[in-house]
Amino acid sequence: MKASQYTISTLKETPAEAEIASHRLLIRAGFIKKLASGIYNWMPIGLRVLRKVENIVREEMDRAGAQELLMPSIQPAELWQESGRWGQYDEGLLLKIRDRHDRDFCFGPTHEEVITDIARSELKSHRQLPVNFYQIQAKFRDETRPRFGLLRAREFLMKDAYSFHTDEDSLDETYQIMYQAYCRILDRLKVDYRPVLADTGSIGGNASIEFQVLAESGEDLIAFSTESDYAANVEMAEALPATPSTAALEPLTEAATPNTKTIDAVATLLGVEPGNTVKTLIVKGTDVPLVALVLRGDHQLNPLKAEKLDLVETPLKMASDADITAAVGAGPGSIGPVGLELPVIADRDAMALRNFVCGANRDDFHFVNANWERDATATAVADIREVGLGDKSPDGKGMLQFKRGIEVAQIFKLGKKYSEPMNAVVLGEDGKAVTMTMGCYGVGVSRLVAAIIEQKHDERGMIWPASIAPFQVIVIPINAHKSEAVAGSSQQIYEALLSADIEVLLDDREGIRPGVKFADAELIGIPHRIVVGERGIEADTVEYRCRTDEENRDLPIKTAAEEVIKLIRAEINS
RNA sequence: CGGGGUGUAGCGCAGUCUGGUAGCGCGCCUGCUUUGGGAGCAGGAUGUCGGGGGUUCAAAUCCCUCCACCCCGACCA
Repeated sequence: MKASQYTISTLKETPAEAEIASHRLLIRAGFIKKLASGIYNWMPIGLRVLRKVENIVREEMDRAGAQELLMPSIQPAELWQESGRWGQYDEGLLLKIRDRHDRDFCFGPTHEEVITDIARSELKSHRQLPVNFYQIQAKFRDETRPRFGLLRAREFLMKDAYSFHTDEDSLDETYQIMYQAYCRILDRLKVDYRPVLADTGSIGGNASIEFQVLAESGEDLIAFSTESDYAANVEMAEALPATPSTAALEPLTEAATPNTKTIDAVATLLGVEPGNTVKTLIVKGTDVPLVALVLRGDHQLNPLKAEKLDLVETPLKMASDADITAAVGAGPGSIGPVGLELPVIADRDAMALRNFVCGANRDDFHFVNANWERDATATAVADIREVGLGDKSPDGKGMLQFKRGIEVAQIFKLGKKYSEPMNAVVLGEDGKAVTMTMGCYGVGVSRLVAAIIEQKHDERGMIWPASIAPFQVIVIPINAHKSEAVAGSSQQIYEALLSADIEVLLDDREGIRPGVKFADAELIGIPHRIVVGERGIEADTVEYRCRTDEENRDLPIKTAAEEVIKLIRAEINS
């Protein structure tokens, strides 16, 4: 490819809206161009990278025995009504549209319904199972807040796969194969990632693993053990219960705490540790209007854990100040479990306390030396807090530590969540109908491109692994218009690389100064650079340099023009 | 969806408070000089000042309204 014939639109300045490295670099390098909030054009050079990632994913899916198909991006409402997700799928993430006959459709955010419809009409016998179908396609999710460029786009490219089985064992097998396939994909992309235990979210099902690319800019927090290979999304990590206090019970007293609402303020005023106070959060309930959640003062609520409790409404909603005052007689900041006439769900660690401080359900007053049983009762005890630094690993080995990650893929065991309501059955060996068991497996292909950049860039630009670089080599002639030797030699090298089947970009743009070409090559992240200039042309040498994230490998080398191709070949194959 | 903010040339911004008919840097075009790390000089093009309505002799500027986009909070590949 010749740069003069290729639309390269790099920017010197950073667009104002780009907050994080991948977004900035994608725009500056001219890989993507925003059309609307969370909706992007892929420009020629960017598309080359996207397609390469896509192809690696495709190769690994094929290797894993999955079959590629392509489903429509527009889906009829009826299917979603059948599965029960119409009007329920994450409140508005679903982009609904209407056709000329006023029939309801949506732009597919995921394809469980459609694939299940295919499966129930195509698959009739257990002999056809297991099967695994996949597609690579644009998805649309009407995110309330698109952010960070490709990391949280509304339209994005996704590989989604769905497998069908007669039983759990068969599902387990495919689930493992897909797990391995995902590891292979991420290994080939040379990213630092971790598979972690995950919540199943709105997709549903009973087991799930997320693949997290480690990056400071990641939106997810992952908990690791210092000793074992335990790793989980924090929202999934169990908080091991603290040992119950055995202190002697002190008499309950009431203390005036005017204008003291926060745990820190109360603890300071009363001279106690925040860890010896409890906080009481009022949330909406299912059977009853309001439910109280009681946590140790220094702990944070994990909403996901709370939502799993039958009494608590999903999604979790905090009660309004007015509701609280009406029900309790005091405002938030002065609530406590003592004498509270609401169902009380206490965190296990809050239950382990003795002689704790809590709100007195009277504005500007707190109790000191409150105790469970004697002063307050819990309707239920559960793990509802978020794990934090200093917690033990849930598997009992080592302590928890935390890292940020970008979720680039997730695998689920769906079970019969879709096959049952949609009646997807096959005939089993005994001639009786069996409802199929399903798995589903997603990779955020476009997100992956951004996640790789987050992990692999420097102040000059992107640093691509060879497997997905837009070009392997860039040939930069210096002042070719002044020297026929330079022009001729660079053209020769370019053609030699072409015929060696190496993807090469010849930067033959005229009137562009060398510094600009160097800066562009680095911004775009081309791994190998050959500079042809008058400096070496007499001796028939060129400058070769490679761009990698390994140190001490990017020093320029002077070498004979014929040698450089061998050198690059060796690099690419290593 | 709640809270905050911004819309002025392809990009980044000033001008808005205090109305007087639009500017700077980068980029782009032309020419000359330059040419191994984002060149210099000279000349030039480019705007429905987000849209609509209003006030006024006069609106980028004041008022009303709609829209888009960005940032902070709850979701996901």
